[in-house]
Amino acid sequence: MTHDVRRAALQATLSDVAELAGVSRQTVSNAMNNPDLLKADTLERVRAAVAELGYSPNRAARNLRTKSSRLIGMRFAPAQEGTANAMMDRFVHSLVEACKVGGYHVLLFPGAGDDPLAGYDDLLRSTAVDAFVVTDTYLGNPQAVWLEERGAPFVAFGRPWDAPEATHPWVDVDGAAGTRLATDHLLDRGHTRIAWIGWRKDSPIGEDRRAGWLGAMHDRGLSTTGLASRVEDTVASGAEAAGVLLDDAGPSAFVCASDTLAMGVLKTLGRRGLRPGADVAVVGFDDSQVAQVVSPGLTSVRQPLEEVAIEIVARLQGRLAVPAELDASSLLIPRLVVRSTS
Amino acid sequence: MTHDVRRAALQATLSDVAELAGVSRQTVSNAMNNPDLLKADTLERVRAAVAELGYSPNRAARNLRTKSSRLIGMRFAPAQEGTANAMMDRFVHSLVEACKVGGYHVLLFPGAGDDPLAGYDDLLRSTAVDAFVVTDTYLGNPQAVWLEERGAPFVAFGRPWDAPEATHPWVDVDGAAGTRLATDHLLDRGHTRIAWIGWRKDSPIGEDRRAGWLGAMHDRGLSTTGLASRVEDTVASGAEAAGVLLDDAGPSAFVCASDTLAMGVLKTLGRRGLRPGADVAVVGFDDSQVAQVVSPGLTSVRQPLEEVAIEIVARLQGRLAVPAELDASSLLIPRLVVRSTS
DNA sequence: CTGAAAGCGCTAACAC
DNA sequence: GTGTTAGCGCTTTCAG
Repeated sequence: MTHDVRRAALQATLSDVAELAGVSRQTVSNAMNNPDLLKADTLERVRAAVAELGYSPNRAARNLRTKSSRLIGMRFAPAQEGTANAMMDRFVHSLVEACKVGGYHVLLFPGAGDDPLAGYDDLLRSTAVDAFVVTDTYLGNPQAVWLEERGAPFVAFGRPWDAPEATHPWVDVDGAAGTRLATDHLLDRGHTRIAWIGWRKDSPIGEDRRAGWLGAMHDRGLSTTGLASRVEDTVASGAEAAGVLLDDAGPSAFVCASDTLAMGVLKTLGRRGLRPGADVAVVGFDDSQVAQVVSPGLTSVRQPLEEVAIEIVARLQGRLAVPAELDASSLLIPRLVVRSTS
Repeated sequence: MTHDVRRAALQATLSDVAELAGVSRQTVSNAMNNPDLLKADTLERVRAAVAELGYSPNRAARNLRTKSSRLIGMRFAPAQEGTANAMMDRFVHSLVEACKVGGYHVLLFPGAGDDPLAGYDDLLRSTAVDAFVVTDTYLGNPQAVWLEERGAPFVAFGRPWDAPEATHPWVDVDGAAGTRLATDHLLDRGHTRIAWIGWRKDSPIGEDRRAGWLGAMHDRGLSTTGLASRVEDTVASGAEAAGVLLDDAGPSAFVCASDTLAMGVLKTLGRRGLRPGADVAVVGFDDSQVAQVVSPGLTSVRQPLEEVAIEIVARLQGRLAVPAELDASSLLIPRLVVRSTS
């Protein structure tokens, strides 16, 4: 069985190690995967041979045999230009990092413009990935339903807003808790007329965030009449909404559904000679790089993306374990990063 | 050969398709990989069977056989907090998109803090990836040298600054051309005293960008004495440098090595009641989301990352082709996105 | 505790 | 043009 010619340049194989260590190939395999099964000195000998040859098991062969790739697929859509949000960058990094522990890697695939399922299907059928992380649940979530039907393991980052009966595991950040944090912070600083600038009603994430502001205000018995606005997620819209609110309702503070909108508010304040923080307080959402870099520093709600990634990977591993264990979904609490605008 | 039991839930295999189409397994393989070899009607029959069974070749098996994974590895380090730069996000997306054409996917792996080579070594030895994209060449480039030695295919995003004799393929953006673009733009608008705020001298990228400013100034016979500053890449440093330059040299415009530094300049202008664009012009570098969202919009040099990704993938494919073809490295020209600060 | 045999699903080489 | 044979490198039975 050791008749094949060794070519020095090529990667060492199980057989090479076995030959060098003077054991069978199977013993080497056990040394790699079930070291407890070996006698101490045999293990030592095998380990030495592995080190000497720089052996590392061939992934393709292992994948073929074990029917798993230790790859997690994730569709990577581009950040939208003109908005402040580079959240995905941070999340992807956290995910890559979180995967390391379990020996998994992240495989990125592009989103086919038209069909949100393309890409998923290919990777699944060719057994290229073991599981998916689905991040774009806000689009109406066809992936979740479809993947569920196919029995494909996945964990979603984001709640199944439009399908509360969905049973798949998910991890999400409690947006309402975040805006409540922001609003309470402003209330504690003495503000009572706190305005809200959020997204249009058809965004459940936006409505969630709005609810946190509303709840915090009502809990203190404060009126919110005329203090809320719903607009597109652009700087211009935020600026316009801030102008209207300032004219009509005279708020002393703004809580926004995004840093982009908050930047719009800052723009209007600048135009009117109002000092952010001193005259009018502003809080954004996402703690984007913009919030960190703009002058004065923008107070913002920061999502715990590192934790989100860890929770997702934990659920992924549970889902892939045999027998599969289904952990409950989990809702994480963001924190407020206070800077000069509040 | 068709004695094995079919389990409906499992993925169809080559044999399943062959049986259904009434041909041999090899013919199905050919239909997938060399369709020209088949007779038209045979091909048609096979294709129908493939469609009916939803067959997609098993990656692991194919990888094992062909000794390639069609995966491109890339180390994904987190964006630095507190700086404006979310360039990687855009680049990674472009790379994922560019890979699609060749049927490649991007595999992300974490950077081991201490050893910049860890991660690369594992993936290479386990034949998990076919090639790498190396992005952190500015760190002194140990990866490039090491990968070169191991004969691992890779293309660098970034020139081998400290090893001009390096022969590996790379793609980079001409920073000097970018700052020259910025400086010429300001010169054309009538500015003559244009200051530079850049990074410390040990950054070759910073020196490159600085050279563009310097060259443009000298080409018009303008003095640059006292008009340059080298600082850390932070908002505070940029703000401080701007203050000193304004006091000592009275420039009417600033060209900066990064949007982060440009934000610092804007901060100082704001403090002194100077209007960006009207009183003092400012140009940043990278066209980050900050540049797009801040008020007034920050003029900035934008790297053609989409092109970079395409060029990289092209070189990667050349490198992986048999026989390998080594395209020349390529230096791309950025463009200037003009906004209100200039 | 170690070894021998079998086979995961595919493609390269060769025969027909 | 199509079928047969062999084997990629590994892990999972099952014997010893």
